[in-house]
Amino acid sequence: MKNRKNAISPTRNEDYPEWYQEVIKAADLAENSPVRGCMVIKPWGFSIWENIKKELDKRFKETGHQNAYFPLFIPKSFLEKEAEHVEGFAKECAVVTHHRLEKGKDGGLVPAGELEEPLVVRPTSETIIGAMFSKWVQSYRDLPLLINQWANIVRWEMRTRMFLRTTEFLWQEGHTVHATEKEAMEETLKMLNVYADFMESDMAMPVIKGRKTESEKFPGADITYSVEAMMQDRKALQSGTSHYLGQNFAKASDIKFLDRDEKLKYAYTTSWGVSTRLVGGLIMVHGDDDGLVLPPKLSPLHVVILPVLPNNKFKNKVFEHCDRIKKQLSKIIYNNSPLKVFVDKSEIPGGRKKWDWVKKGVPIRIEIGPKEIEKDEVTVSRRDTPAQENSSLKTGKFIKNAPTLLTSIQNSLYDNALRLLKYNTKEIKSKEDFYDFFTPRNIEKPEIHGGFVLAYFKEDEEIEKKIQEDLNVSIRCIPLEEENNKEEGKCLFTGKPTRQKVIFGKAY
RNA sequence: CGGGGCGUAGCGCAGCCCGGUUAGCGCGCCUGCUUCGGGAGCAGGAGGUCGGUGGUUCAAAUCCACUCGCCCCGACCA
Repeated sequence: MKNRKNAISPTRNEDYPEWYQEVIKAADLAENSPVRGCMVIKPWGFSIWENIKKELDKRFKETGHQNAYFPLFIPKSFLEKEAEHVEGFAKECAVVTHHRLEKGKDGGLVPAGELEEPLVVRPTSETIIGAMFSKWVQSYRDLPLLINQWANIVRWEMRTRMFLRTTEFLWQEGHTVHATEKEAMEETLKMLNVYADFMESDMAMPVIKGRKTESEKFPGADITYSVEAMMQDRKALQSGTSHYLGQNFAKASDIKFLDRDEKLKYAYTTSWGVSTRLVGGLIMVHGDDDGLVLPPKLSPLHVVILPVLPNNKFKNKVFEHCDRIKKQLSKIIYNNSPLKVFVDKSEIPGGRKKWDWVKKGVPIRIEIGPKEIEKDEVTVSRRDTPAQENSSLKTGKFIKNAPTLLTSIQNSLYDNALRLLKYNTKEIKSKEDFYDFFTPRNIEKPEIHGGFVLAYFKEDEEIEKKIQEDLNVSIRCIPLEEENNKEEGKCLFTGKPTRQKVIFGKAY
């Protein structure tokens, strides 16, 4: 415990999954609940989600979408309407069959009042929203219909991991209806870009935009696009998806409109979503061996002020000074709103107090004690440099430059993440190199290895299955960037000519 | 759901193989004193139906059976 070099044990290199769990605990983001597979998101974790929500919501509104809310329960028959959709979700649905509890023989409560038709707790809302949309859409004048909902959903997962995959999770689902295929496609790609822009500029998380293969796409979609990010263990995190649903759900839910040409037509729909999984992404992209590292644009706090009290008689003086600085900082605008500042006056030893905030990932810590007051300085530490490092700045200068400092932290986080992605993305041309790349040297206790492979690949479900079995590697996406690149190459497995380059990787 | 690991104080663990006094240790928590640019030191203290149920036994944290939960890997998925 003494002489400990870093706050989180094990380190990322020692045991990445365990490190992830420990960061969540150390930063007090969330904890497991009495309900299997469900987590409790604690205030620090939830305020990160609130910030994500706020930024995305702004972008959704800017692109013309409106929020609405649809029921948690979906009649079972609704889910049955779209064949592929049923097949995709049937295995993981929570089903409500009763609406009352009665006293049982042994004093416990037993379900009673069986429902005529079971209700499914939404695993996603295409079907119930579709049912409403079919009423709302009558004419081409009603289109496009651009709706979003912020909600919780339930998918009964076998194996759960906090933030990355829990039985219940929070998300946002956009659902839109369009008159033409072209408009629906544009919407699908527009929202994919909104996600990518948010992730890069606010989360400081570079992503690869791409199209999913047949085997990876959303049940019921014609085309699924996703944004894929690389975590520090070099595994891929599908961070958001945007689906072009064609007329599949319009037909299933009877969404028809009378067009200008007086003909009754099925509409084209899209859906797109991101979830609390993004918080997991944030942890795994930026976290270090001292805990969470938050990008300033999404951090619940920008600056935490740590009063230093060498002696209790300085207490009032130091606290007052800290409050004054907080007040001044709070007038400074960063990212279109006032800086969020907190003075930690809690009665815990100074060293521990500092480490608590390091673990929580606050971008800037400043220490203020009698010495700083006398010299009109502050001692500044930034979270993207080692916890021991700090520098002294004149108070006025620090306050004035705080937004610049935050921008610099935001940028350095992005740069580091981009370097990770670039450095661990390899172009590979042969099957042998491919297998070598994805095989750890230590099979017993695999070290962090692999990454993304960019290679020519001719779509083939058999081969996809094989590499999934052999290496646990799948096709993350077909990058949009590469789609325009019309140079022909040879498939790395079959040697067949193809113009399609794909990204392979292990995935969360 | 398959394979592996683990459930003993809030957290991390020892004890279990070879059953036997009041079940320990570190961190945290509470109180006091001392410290005070620091993940404090000393002293005292609170806190456990040893995951649960049943069995074997004079005696079970320890042996047996069943069960529940958690973590990792796999299948599946945002």
